[in-house]
Amino acid sequence: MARQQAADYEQKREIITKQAADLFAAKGFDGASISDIAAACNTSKSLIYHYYPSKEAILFDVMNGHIDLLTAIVDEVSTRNSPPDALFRELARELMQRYMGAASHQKVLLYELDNLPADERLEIVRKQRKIIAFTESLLAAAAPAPVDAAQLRVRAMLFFGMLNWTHTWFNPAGPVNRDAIADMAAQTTLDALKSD
Amino acid sequence: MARQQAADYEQKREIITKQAADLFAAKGFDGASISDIAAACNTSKSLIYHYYPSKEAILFDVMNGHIDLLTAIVDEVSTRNSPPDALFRELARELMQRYMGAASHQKVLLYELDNLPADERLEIVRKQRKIIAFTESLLAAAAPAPVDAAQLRVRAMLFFGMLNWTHTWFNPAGPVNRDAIADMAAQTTLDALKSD
DNA sequence: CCTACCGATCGGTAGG
DNA sequence: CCTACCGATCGGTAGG
Repeated sequence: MARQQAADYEQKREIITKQAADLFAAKGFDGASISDIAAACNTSKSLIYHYYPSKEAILFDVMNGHIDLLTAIVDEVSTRNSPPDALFRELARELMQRYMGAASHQKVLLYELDNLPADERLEIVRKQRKIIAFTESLLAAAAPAPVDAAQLRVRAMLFFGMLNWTHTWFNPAGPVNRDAIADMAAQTTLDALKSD
Repeated sequence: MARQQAADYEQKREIITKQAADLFAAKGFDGASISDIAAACNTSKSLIYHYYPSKEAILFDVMNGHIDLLTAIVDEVSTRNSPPDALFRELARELMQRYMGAASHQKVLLYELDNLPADERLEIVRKQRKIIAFTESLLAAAAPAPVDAAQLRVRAMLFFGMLNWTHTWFNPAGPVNRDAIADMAAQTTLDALKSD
């Protein structure tokens, strides 16, 4: 039955995407081969090419699936009824939670964008910009006095620097937990706005 | 004359290292080939192997030369007679200046460590740890009250997150200059210590 | 007898 | 879903 096969098809694609995400994160897009991915999936290289037309197409799926989850977080948080500073702290926690829950996807999203064809790269970049724009709007609303756009951009990027760098050092089993890190990054950003 | 040739030798090695840094930063270690490096130097692949025994050896030189400049900054700043909070702000400015002045080297240092053989990787990591340890010691001295080691580590890593992420977004020709970014990263870190 | 350096090619492996 | 392959290019080395 066609429907049965389609369901199986999507399931197998997801296995490939997950294994590819782990390998791209561990060895880089150039360092991880299609053969590596096939081996991780206990299958052949040709089978991979049955599900994906190219190595880049796998990379796009890894990135796009992940950033869609991040934009979904933004959309959901934006519907909540809280003051902007509380929303900003909540956004930081939600993002950190998703970063940790999909560490390989997150690392690939951060570092392998250049390996994507121009049109697909633009699609990802547009979604990234949406997340940044929402972050800036929360910061603008939370600031005690109007902040100019350039200053707002810098504050937002320093905030994302704190969050995006955590994958290099943060240990979930360590003495400071995920939410505490998110709170620290969010609160220092909010406090800084008061002195701008 | 042997001395004359030795001088030329070092000069040519530096050209190779610089071109390699740019290519590794632009295409990644795996994505940039020895042939690419040779072409950028207007020479042959064999010539590259006359100066370096392997691709990894070039990578090590790129990283090691750069981190030696960073540790030199730490050593120099540590001799200055200023209160710890001022020293911390000065360190942030000096590091940002060096990041911008050697952007390719800095990017390679941040992202290509895994491509180094274990012993050479450890040598770089040891120097990184020295920079982090000095940063933490300044923060500890600048804090109004004793801060526990775990909290200090998190503050230091959030600080380096802000600094290390700048290469993805900071525009030197933009409305906010390099020193201002360094000051913002340093001051928010110092202010955060007061509320810990 | 050395160094500096070339054009050509090695054995293997990449994506497809 | 596999084996058998391709054009090209990889990091590295040969003779001179």
